[in-house]
Amino acid sequence: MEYSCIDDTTSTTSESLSTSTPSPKKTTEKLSPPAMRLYRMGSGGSSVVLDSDNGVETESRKLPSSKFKGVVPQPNGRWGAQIYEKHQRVWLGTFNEEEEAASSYDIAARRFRGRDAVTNFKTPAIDNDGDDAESAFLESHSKAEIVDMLRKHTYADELQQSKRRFLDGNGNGKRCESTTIMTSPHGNDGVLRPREVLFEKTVTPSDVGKLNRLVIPKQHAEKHFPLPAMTTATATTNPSPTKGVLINLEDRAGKVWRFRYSYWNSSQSYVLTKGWSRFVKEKNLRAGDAVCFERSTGPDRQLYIDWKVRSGTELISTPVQTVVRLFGVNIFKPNDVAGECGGKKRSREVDLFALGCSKKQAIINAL
DNA sequence: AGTTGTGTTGAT
DNA sequence: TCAACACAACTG
Repeated sequence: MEYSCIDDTTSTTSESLSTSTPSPKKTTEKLSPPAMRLYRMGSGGSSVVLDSDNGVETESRKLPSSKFKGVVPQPNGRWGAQIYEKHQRVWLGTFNEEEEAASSYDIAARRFRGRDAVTNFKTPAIDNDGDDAESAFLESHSKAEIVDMLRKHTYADELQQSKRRFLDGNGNGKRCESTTIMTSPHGNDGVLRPREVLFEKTVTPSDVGKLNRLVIPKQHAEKHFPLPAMTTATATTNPSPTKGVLINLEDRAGKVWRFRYSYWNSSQSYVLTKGWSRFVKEKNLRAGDAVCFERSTGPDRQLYIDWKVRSGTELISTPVQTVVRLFGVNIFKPNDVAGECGGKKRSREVDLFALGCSKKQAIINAL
């Protein structure tokens, strides 16, 4: 595969992926456990709560707390799951059922903190042969992978498949071990891997504006980043109207950027959406600058992203920041000519970059 | 326009 | 570490 192809991480999509979950019907679809008699209506910061005992409507701006650890209410009546590590929150996704969120937390807790982690529900029993299949499964995947599965609601499936593969493998005498370790093969060795330039795009004002997306020129998109063919009916008319995939690209500093890549029917264009605005912000991309897509010529086929700043009529690749690690802290000298009001902001962000980037990215990298 | 999940902060 | 709250970023 040319690029890491991971399905959507948003729960709305995940529902459609999971085998049987019905699509979320706002907030009134179900009456949860008897203990939870209030259900939320509407969305936004404040909400109306219906007391089902007497039908009296009361204004409340408070979201209902969850009785489960790691579970937080969402404004639309769904539930989020999160776990903390290294003073950072790791988001585990959103769920229709509070219990589902709670058990997602449990899974993450076991992966992050071991089998003895405090959880909402009891830890599954150890197999009769003494082998704990689920623990093995958890251990054979990175934290990031487990989090991905939780967010995509595919954990149960993957666990099941893994068990099946394990059994098959044993039957054939070959051990089926850890699946893809989500490697970012930029071994921080400073070695520049051989790579080819796929294409370069000079970014437009809208590429760096409020739309939070980068349009990938069609010819390049179809040549280098073909979206998986769609499975349902309308496949004839549209190039590839999928929900999109997540692609990982590494920048010259070795930082891995994850973008959603999809096809927008409305504009008939291929776009990078989620994650793109962060890239624009961190690199301080301006209209006229260029982004360059590259790929390793080695077997890993790692994708890379690079950027060039427009200087007059020329595009210049800014030198890699010299980062010096001193007492465990990255020190470095900003190399930009920010100019006007953007200047101050930019150097602040560059500092963040030097220190290990945006908080979220720091989490992902730490996993 | 509706929803996710991040930024932030105060508590434990 | 943790959850509450607000709301920017996302989605298509």
